[in-house]
Amino acid sequence: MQPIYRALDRAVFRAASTMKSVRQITMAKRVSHRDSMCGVARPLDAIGDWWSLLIVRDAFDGLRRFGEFQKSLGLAKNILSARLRNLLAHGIMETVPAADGSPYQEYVLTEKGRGLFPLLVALRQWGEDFFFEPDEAHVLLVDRKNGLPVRRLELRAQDGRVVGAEDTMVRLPQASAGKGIA
Amino acid sequence: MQPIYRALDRAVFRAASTMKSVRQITMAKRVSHRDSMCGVARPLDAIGDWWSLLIVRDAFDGLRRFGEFQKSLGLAKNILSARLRNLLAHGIMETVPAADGSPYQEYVLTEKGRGLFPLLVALRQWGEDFFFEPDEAHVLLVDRKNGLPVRRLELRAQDGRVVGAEDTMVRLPQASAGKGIA
DNA sequence: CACGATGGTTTCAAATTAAAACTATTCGAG
DNA sequence: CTCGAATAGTTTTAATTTGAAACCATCGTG
Repeated sequence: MQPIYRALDRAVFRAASTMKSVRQITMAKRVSHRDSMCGVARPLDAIGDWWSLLIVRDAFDGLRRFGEFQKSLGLAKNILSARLRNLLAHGIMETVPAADGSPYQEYVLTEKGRGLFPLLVALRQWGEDFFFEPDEAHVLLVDRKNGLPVRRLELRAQDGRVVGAEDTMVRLPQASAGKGIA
Repeated sequence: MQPIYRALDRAVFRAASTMKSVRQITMAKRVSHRDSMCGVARPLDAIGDWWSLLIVRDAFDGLRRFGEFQKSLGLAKNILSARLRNLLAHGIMETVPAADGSPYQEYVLTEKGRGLFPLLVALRQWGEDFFFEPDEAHVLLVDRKNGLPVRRLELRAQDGRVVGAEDTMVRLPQASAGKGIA
């Protein structure tokens, strides 16, 4: 997933031990690649990996501290450290000085990070559809106001029709057209 | 992301050279883990990684053949092979004997795979919001019927209100409750 | 029947990940 | 003031995964 890295000067690469450093260094060289990346690949690249998405989910659940994330996810501290650094570098999370009186920083979602909510809901709904036995209990996303489950995500056209993949196509930037959802 | 693997008998693990084999072998042992996996982690585990999601996107775009995916994504053939195998194993894609007369099989999305459409749309819309300069051209997902861009995905409560992360919470299976979207 | 196209698998070096050990800071108790 | 526990990381090192290239197999064609 990171052909960019290979293109880097090895010496520079090795000098950069952390994910953050690598990303920062590659940023300049990456631009040309980014330009060629489609609207799906670019966000994926920013998120980083599955762990990051689970961190974001935990953040939506109100977790804020390094230790909370680590306990919740059960991942190695160095990995968590790298992932948080990446999320910070991409502006998906940010650190805030403190909340209670503790001397540590906390990690909270930025607006960009909160923008991932529909993605997580889509993931969850897909999971509910296909990864649980019909009788299997699972957590439910409910309306905080009345406790009722939320509806399914629906994609609607301008005229209000609910549309699926087969009803849509992609239009390339310069008046040319393609099909599908690329 | 795969603490399951570590728990495996190393000999068995090494005997399984391909992603598919590993997954099949782990499946039995994995069950207990799966049960503890939340509705977000479980789907993530099934998809596998970013490449897989890009393969699915390409499949929505109409690509069906090994070579087409490889050319489109530019990934190594062994990796593509492993990812396709994984997608097949998880029932996200399936092989069909042929379409034109060619003697090769084709890879197409199953219903489960097509269920990923909202996820990809969410990813794309997030990308549009935060990864493109305001003036930067990007592909647009449009209604096939009239060429107009589709609306944004919206999560609605039973009463029709559009709700965000802050308006929702998760309800755990057994009448207990938590907050957030876990 | 040689040959190119397609669809993979194997091999092996390089990169990444994970676990554990280690460091550093703060806070509270004695 | 000092010891020790808690928090938040970093470093080290081995195991695992990845990716590029080479290799292999099958089909259709000239």
